[in-house]
Amino acid sequence: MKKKITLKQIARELDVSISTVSKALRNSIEISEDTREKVQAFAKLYNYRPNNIALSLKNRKTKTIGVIIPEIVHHFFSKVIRGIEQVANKRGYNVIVGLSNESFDKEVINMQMLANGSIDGFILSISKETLLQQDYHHFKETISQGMPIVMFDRVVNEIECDKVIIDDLKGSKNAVSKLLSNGCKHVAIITTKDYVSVGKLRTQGYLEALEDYKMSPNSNLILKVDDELVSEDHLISLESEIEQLFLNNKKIDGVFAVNELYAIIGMKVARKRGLRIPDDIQFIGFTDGVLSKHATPSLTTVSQHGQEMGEKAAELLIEKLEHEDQEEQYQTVVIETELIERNSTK
Amino acid sequence: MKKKITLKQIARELDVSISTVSKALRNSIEISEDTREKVQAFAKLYNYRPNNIALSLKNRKTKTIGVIIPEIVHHFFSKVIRGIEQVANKRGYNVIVGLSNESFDKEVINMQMLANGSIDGFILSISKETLLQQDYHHFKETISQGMPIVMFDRVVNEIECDKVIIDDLKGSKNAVSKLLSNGCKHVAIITTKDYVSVGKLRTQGYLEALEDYKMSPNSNLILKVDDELVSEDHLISLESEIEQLFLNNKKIDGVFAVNELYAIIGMKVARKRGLRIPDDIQFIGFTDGVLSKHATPSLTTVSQHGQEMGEKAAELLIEKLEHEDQEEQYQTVVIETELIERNSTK
DNA sequence: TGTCAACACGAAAACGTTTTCGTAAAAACA
DNA sequence: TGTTTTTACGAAAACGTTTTCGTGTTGACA
Repeated sequence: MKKKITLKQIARELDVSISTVSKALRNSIEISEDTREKVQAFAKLYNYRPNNIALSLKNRKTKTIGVIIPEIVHHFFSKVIRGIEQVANKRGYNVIVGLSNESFDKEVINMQMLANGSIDGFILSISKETLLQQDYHHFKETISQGMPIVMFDRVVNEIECDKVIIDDLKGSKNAVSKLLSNGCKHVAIITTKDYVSVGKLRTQGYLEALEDYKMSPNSNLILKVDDELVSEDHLISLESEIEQLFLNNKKIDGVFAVNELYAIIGMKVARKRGLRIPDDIQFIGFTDGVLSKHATPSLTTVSQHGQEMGEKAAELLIEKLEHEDQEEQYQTVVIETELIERNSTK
Repeated sequence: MKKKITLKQIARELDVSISTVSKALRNSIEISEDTREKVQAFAKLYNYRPNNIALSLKNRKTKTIGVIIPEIVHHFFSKVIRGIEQVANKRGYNVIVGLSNESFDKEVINMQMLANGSIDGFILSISKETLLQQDYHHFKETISQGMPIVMFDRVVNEIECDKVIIDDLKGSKNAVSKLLSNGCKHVAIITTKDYVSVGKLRTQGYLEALEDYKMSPNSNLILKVDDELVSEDHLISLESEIEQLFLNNKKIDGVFAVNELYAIIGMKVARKRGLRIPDDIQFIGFTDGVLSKHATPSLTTVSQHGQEMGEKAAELLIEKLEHEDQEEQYQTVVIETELIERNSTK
């Protein structure tokens, strides 16, 4: 087992100073060609690589990006990570992930763990609990310490930083309009409670689409699911809530759901009730994941372009990191959504 | 913007030495209670946290685990990451991820990036390309430099290190036996080419199950899909290959697939041919992801317990990291698979 | 009053780099 | 030969910690 070799060891071995070795390796003209070659050959032989930690300490840069997301077993978030990873690596950065598990405390702890010099900046999406409690002091503190943050998807106005979002309102309005223009007369929405910002916006898009079509909203057609429990029981209660929705509104002929899962479960319930998709009832979901693609029938859905969001977020962050001198100016990038038409709509 | 504060600054401010501050913060009895309180109050006021990088350099430990996986937009791998993250965090470690994208080069580069002091050890699953080329020098080098590696799922005998795997053979044998005991007479398998070790083992399990039931294998019933292209075209060619399988074997009444996707596509093809699931034909997949749970009909599947694999891998690695003195001894942990019965089987 | 512990603190080294500055020796020049 | 300029290298500081060792001051005791 040959341990990692250091400058000091090379220096001792070759009977020169550490400075000389360092300079020789970086091809400084200060060092004679003779010595340079000797040192480089030796370094190559022993597979020398500069110690990253020492470099980080010296440069006060880690070349590492901290990513905090609420959940990783989730198609959208993993796509975002892939996007972040891709541009980060291309630009010489590493990515270190923390999961908040939708918990405020874990979000805070994770950020503290990373903020102490381990990373140069954050990319994150806010946990549901944080959104609910509306306690954003940890973000503010981090930013005030000079560490840049880029938020994506679940963002919040109170914090001033770069943001990457989609136009949730427009995306859902488009989707609902599609249902209406396809002839649906009784369009229901399955959404989340309002404290999830994206849920709220998507609900609003639904309402605006109805208005455009001169239809008045019917509160019976709006199902706001409590999204706090993500466990198995949740699935069951979700299903029965949706059943209730159908029971109360026999004429539903279109459903817009604010995520894949709600849509899939919705289709399941509809099928159980003997409705044919898309002939009797049409469905559109949000977030283009595996479920949408491989459901039967495949689900028409609003794609959020998660990977693109990740790429953009990483670009924004790195840009900020590498031009710290620039005056503070935050941008909010809006990624276009796209309606991917499949077989759950006509 | 108040920048992060250091020991030196506290020392200057309070007019004591750096050593005193350091000791006071760690509650050393060397320092008078007076001074201790003063320093601690000041530190708290300015929200002092020791710089991680400096600690890493000093301790020659980063308390960080490097994870290299082929792909993150993948239910199994994200479950594993979640498992790793969970135990790592609990034990005070961070997790830094690298994606190989199934490419040999990216795997090597990613490992080099991390191996230079950024992390204490690796948890990884080998990329397909590496498996194909059978070039494992980067693993060997890393290990010989004293950096421990734990491999999971896609492992290889040539490398001596801790491993966490499932009993692919047993898992698939069980699954196929289930089909046979359910009365299937013509069980097909949709698997990968043999260079993917898990694919090979699962195929072998299929064969052994047949043998147990005194049935002779029929090479027409074995479809080995070339898994190299994961793109959209792949999906299409996959589907037509499976159609061909059904066309050549009209009597197929059971299908075992080595992953979710193959099973889902298989069901789709079967349905197109007018077969009823599970009455006319039964399906079992491998890997318990979202697709299995929410497909119609829901898919009976062999669960790999990805999260548990991640947890175990992290435990093994941390154990090794924290008892480096121990004599080298590698273990291979086998995680039990579980057949989750749903509606695609009788 | 002189000696010795106990106490409270500081100096310095170490982790592995990079970089600035200083300098001896060699080369160039007058 | 005497002076200046290169050339080629080394010493040391810095990044932020922790820790070992040394030391001045105080109080107790004979």
